[in-house]
Amino acid sequence: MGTTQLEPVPEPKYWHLRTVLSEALDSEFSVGEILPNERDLAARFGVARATLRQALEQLELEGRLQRRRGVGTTVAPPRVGVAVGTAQHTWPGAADDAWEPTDCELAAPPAAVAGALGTARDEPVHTVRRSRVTHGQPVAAELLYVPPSSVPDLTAIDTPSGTARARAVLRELQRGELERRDSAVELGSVGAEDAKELDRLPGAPVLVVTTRYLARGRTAALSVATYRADTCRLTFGDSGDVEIHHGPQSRAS
Amino acid sequence: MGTTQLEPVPEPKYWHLRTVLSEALDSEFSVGEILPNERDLAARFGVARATLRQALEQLELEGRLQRRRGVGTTVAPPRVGVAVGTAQHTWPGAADDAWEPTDCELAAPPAAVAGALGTARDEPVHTVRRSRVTHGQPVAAELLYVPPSSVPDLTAIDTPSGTARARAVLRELQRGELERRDSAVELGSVGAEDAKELDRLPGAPVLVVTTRYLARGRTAALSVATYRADTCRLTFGDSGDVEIHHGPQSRAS
DNA sequence: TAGTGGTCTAGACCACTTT
DNA sequence: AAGTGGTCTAGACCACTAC
Repeated sequence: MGTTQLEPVPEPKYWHLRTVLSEALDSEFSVGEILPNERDLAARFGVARATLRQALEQLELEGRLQRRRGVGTTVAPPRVGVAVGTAQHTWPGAADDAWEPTDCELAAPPAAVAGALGTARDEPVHTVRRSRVTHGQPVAAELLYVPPSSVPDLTAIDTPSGTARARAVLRELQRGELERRDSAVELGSVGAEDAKELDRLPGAPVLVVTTRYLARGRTAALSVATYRADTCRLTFGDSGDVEIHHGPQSRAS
Repeated sequence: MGTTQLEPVPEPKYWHLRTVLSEALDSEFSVGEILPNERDLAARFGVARATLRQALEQLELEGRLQRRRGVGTTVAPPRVGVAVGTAQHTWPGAADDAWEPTDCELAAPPAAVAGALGTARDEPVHTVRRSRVTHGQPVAAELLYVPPSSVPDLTAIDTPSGTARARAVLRELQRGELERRDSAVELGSVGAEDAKELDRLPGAPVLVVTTRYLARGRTAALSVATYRADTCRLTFGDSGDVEIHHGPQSRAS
């Protein structure tokens, strides 16, 4: 990364800088390596620190960099492929489940969730909180809404709220013979609570996966899962992994 | 009493501002309405314009706002659900296809694509460019890589490169009886060319959908599609639509 | 031409981690 | 204490759109 000057180009400085840095990452850095600090980098390229940061933000968004306050900026490993597949029997609570239930409570869900579940607006539902860990790193946080009618045989309140009750709800839900599910993915930003769990700052980009589980034609449960967008690649296929794409697309010349 | 840390840190201004604006959008604005300009808004809230812009960026990322240079900031409509489903027979070129082929050329693909296709590094493949339009607005741009071996009966170069050839490649590809496909979704930023096509500025966030089409156990084609992250919600289910989620998640209390 | 959002600067201070 | 990235400021100018 010996380049010291940016030749004048019609494109924005931060975008050109992004490209230059991206190429430097490919050729001169390896995964985990620490970059020079922002003040030095900005000086080296002759731009203000804010401009340099704009370029770094792009690269972080693309999963190329990882920035940690008080530590520094490192070259990120390739994104982890996390299966959100449709065909496998990965119903909530299944044996090969990658999710770890952490909590459960009975509470009225947000209005939008109640609408999708078909429950009354203030009818309480089981709200199971789960977290997903891959390679020792938290990658997703989920809220799973289960109407009591979907788990009719759930033993009463003798099980305390908390992890134990979460497992009980999942166990009963799985007895209900779920038939199908459909999901949607969209971009979001992480809220304060999830941010802590995912070890990110508030506002960090996340992929929000909303999944509706169907049983006997009814919506048996609804899940809203937020995945770290910087480290995750969501795979939907029946089979293996696709690992393509690196940075912004460019037209084949 | 000693120092307590019940309020350890004040929320960042831009984050608080985001929340305030978000609530204002819910209660005081309707879709399409124009917000006051950034300088006025910043003055009204007593912050620098850059801070105000940080809040607006968050809201735009969440699909709540739409900003257009020279025009203003407007309240965005709910995101469009675009089907990227796995079960339907939406192979490239199918009748109900939402894609419009725009161009085609024979060129060596990027190294990563060649690797996934199993072609030699500099072996040229058919590169079909398509665009997807919904409600009159462009939502996605795609590059579809088709090795010549997947379309053996394609008539020679008598068809000119361009739209006509693109259609020819798709037609032949569909004769190959595609069996399966698997996809991956990740966050990316739009490159200069796609930015123009999607009517966004370079660096705007996109959802990159990489799809591998399989036929007779081989990878018959590979598609890299970039969807506007601000306006799109990708639906993967077999059936209907799920419309949940609004803004960052908050723990159910 | 006037008004909008987009880019850029040169600072300052804060929160956090490591030494 | 030193060093890092995160936040914030108060300006300036540019690119684009509409009138």
